[in-house]
Amino acid sequence: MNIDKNSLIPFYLQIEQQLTEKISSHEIKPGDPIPTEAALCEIYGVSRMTARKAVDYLVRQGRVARFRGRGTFVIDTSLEQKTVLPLDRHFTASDIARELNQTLENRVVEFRREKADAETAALLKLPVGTPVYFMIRLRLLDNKPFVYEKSWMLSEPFPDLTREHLNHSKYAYLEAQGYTPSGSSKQISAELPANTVRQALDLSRDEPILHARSVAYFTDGSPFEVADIYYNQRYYRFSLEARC
Amino acid sequence: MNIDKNSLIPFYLQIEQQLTEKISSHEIKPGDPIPTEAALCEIYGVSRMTARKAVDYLVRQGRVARFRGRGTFVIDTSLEQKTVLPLDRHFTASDIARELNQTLENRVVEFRREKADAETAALLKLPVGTPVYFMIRLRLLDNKPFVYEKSWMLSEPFPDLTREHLNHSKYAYLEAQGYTPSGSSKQISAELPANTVRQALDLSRDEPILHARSVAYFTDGSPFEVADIYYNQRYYRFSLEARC
DNA sequence: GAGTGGTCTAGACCACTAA
DNA sequence: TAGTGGTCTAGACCACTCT
Repeated sequence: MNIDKNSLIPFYLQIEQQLTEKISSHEIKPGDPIPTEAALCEIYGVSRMTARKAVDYLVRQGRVARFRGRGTFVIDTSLEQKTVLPLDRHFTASDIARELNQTLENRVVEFRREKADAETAALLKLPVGTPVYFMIRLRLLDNKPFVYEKSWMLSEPFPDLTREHLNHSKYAYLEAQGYTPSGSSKQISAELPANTVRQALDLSRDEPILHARSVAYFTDGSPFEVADIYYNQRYYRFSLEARC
Repeated sequence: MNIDKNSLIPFYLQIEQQLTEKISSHEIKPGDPIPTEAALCEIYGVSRMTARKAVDYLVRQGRVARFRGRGTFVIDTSLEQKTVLPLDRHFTASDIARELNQTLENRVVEFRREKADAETAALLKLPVGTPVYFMIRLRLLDNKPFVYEKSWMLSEPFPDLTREHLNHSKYAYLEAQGYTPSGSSKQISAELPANTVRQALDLSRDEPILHARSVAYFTDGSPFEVADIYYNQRYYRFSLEARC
């Protein structure tokens, strides 16, 4: 219930630890408020900026949520009912929407041709500077954004790709052209997103999200698309099946 | 090069945006320092706390790294040579270590029996209160921690599990008992870890990490282990294969 | 010694919420 | 209207790095 002002550990960390302890031990229960910032200043004898910094870390860890004018409350994770989406299957527009009985929307944010940079070219096995499609799509289920996707795709055997195709289904277009996507390799990381991504996915400034660097292949193993995919874990969970 | 003090957007966000722009456009190149905090105060006419807060977000986004006494530098991601580990396969001690020609260590942090709580019991299909093993392991490759793992495992057909087994290979022990693990379902999320996890994995206070909630099954489909697995993305990347 | 980032203070004004 | 969190200031002392 007190901090050691001679400790090498910063005040805000000591306060964070004590609040964490009280939350873990259910001394402060899910849904309950933690002490107000003014109260923390009193209790621990620190300034408000220091008290706030302690709470900042709890917010960023997803333990508490702040509400201006109301207070700061312990998050009740048991109440979270999130839809589970598979990371190891491609989201085929119609499939998922039909299964969940929800509307699906693909919002094309950007769509143009550009020349492949070194990294993209290497992944797509093209010479640097080859024209490719560049597109950004925001995908929504029931008007809630679940994926923000920046993608570079071959333009060579697909000269007539349009925004219309992207609004509907990119993979359906490829199939119609006689090319069958078979899968992708993804590298997954946890990141605090840049502001453009954060705003598109309607997230707070403190929510880390899942990011996948994806390289998609046709059935013959040749790569046709490189993408940066950002997954919104506010409304969804993402799953995968692992083997031994 | 200036901020709008009448804007509704906080000063620190405006500054962050401008620095982001300069980094993206390579006006400030990877490896180069961004302006010092004192300089930012001058340039934008703000106090140091405000300037710092702008830089805080860049740090948390992994765009820059601060070094006390030296400065704050744009991170050069192209220099990152990280080992790729598969998320969709179980890390079998010997396999990975052998393949990479690195040493593997399993450090048992905690090991005891406890009674299954409601959630664990449900996932393991046991009555609440059934005794289970609880263990925390830190796993290191070449002395660098790559996984922190909290696990609850059946104790019923395995009465004689010891710390020794955990130091060596948990799955080898199960196999020796005639039970073959076949795979697991995982739910993946991005999180800022709690301090215990952060310290064990030797991470900064601002690095989000990958977290998996895993339920592992035997070949007959019965669950034998629930685990919270935290993946260190400082030295490693994590990959998976997706199908269409 | 000069310059860097890390922490901290004691105020302030504001927007929002609830009684 | 009182209380909450959101932002901001203008200082301060410190540990560390580089020269």
